[in-house]
Amino acid sequence: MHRWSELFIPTLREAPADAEVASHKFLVRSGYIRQLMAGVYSFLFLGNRSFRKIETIVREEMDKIGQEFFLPALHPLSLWEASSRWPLMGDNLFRLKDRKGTDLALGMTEEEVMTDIARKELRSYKQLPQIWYQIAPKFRDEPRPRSGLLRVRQFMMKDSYSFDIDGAGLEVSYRKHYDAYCRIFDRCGLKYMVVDADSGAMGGKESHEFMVRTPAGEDQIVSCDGCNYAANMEKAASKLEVVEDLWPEGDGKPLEVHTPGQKTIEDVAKFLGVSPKNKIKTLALMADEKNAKTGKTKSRAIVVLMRGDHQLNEAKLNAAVAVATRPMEEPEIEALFNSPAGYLGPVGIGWAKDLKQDVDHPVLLVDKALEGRTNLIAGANKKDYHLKNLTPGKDFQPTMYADLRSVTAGEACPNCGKALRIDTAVEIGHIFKLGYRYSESMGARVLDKNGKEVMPIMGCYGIGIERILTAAIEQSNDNDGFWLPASIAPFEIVVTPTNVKDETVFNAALDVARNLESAGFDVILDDRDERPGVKFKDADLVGIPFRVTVGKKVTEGTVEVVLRSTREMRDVTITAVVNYFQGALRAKA
RNA sequence: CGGGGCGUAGCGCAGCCUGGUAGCGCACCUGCCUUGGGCGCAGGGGGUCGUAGGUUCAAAUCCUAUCGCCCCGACCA
Repeated sequence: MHRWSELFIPTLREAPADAEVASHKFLVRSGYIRQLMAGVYSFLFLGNRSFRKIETIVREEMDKIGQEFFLPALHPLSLWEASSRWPLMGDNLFRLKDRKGTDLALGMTEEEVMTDIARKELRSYKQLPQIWYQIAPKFRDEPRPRSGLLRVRQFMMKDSYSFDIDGAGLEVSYRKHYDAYCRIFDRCGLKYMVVDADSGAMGGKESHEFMVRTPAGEDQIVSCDGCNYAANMEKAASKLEVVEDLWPEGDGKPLEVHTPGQKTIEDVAKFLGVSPKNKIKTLALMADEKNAKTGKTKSRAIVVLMRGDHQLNEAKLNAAVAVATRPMEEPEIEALFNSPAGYLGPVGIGWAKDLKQDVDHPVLLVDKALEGRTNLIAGANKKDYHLKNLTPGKDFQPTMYADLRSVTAGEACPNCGKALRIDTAVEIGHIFKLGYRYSESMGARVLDKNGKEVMPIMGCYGIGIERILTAAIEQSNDNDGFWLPASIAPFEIVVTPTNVKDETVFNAALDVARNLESAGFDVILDDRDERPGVKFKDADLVGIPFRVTVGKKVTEGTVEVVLRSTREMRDVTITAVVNYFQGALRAKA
């Protein structure tokens, strides 16, 4: 029996000043965690209890589809240098040296180690499929840890890796994970959604993210209440309404118009009496690429054209050009356009014909929303002038068209046409179809039925354990604290005698707690010699979903059961308490 | 890495501008009191003022450097 008076549960009346989001404030106030340094936290008693319960759920569900391993956090740096991902991970990888001076790294993900095992051990299609997983610490030297446990430098991740003989097999492994993840998050009591995602630095094709909507999150997700469409911003699309193009003016050729002092899209549109939808927004960017051999940095201009009222999505841009970009500086703008900012446009510049082949010319990327449009208006590359009658493909030649636009809330769902919504969310899980990337680069091969050497196809799958706890708190809190689903709460029930010096009351509380415990419930008895208010406040704070208050009514044989989430309160006879919780807690589990 | 903010007792803060005794609330300890929502009274313990250097008779306070933490951005399976 856990007695509060004997435990270390350092609750605080006030949150630390540097905590901003609810989960961070409450995790500290409730004595779950304490900070050691930026992005690194210690878990105390209550926090660890909740953490272990989450891990147990993850482990139980993963054991149904795979096998648990335990891989080292300490890696030889050479493993990472061998990987083609090394440049991508960069400074996020923690590095250190051993006494002999050998370079080591702390593991931030384990594709390389898992694939290393696979290439050494897997020989035959008969050994496939395999799903290997672990629940282990990961280390990432984040440039900016934040929001308590939301983005940290050391965290616990369930990561798994599948090896299959072919795409159909991968499909099965992927689906198994998808289903297992749903079971895990369901059991953890999270309201989550699954979104189409970009595979980013992981490589590979298909990918889904498991997201929980909360303003504390760092990701933007687009979803539709009318159907099940959901995607993250990097991937989201929408149906655009048809825009009426302008009529050509004059002979239909590019026509210079005087627009003195009119620099912004809004200004120019108003000045010329047209909609921003008929304007071209010209974004001047630079990509700095370091040559691996010479170490020299070469810059290449990347100019992006968007519809006047549209916003560039940088993730889509990155995906399109595969390099990082930055805004051009004033001299660079002058050098390329021969014009001050505010009057930039695509006409009169020799654009690259191909992104990869034609590296000596600047790149002109045009958003798909402008494809097929006519008689648009853009800057004339001349101070105080714009050009009318511009038609892409005719008056200027794009290097390529690409989807570069950020979806905005209210646009039409690509599936059903209803208005899309955009929410911030936190990512709790992510699954990827990796394909052959690691099998190929690291040389994993097995023999197929015909004795032919083939590469196993891989998938990788991750769940952030801290984030399950964080998301659960973010979705269930009020001014006084938070409440966790019973499955992941440090205790299911707190038994609170209002006065421990009153023997009748205290003994009744002890009995109730013992009975609940022997019936299999996870109970803590708040036997502290404190005033009831203090104990109620603490009980409200620390995330326990049920409270049994044992007070004066014991003389009538009843106690109160309080549901933390709604504060709904009901009298239950002492003899019926166990029975009550068997209904309330075990029935749905 | 760019921009901003903050480091004074476990937590929240004042004091700094205008240099001279380090202070408040909560928490903690002792006693009394109280016992259904952080109760009351009395007494008490605890701080190299992030660190280093400088200016000064004298530095929490002024100057310089540095470290740390937080927020916005960049970045981020």
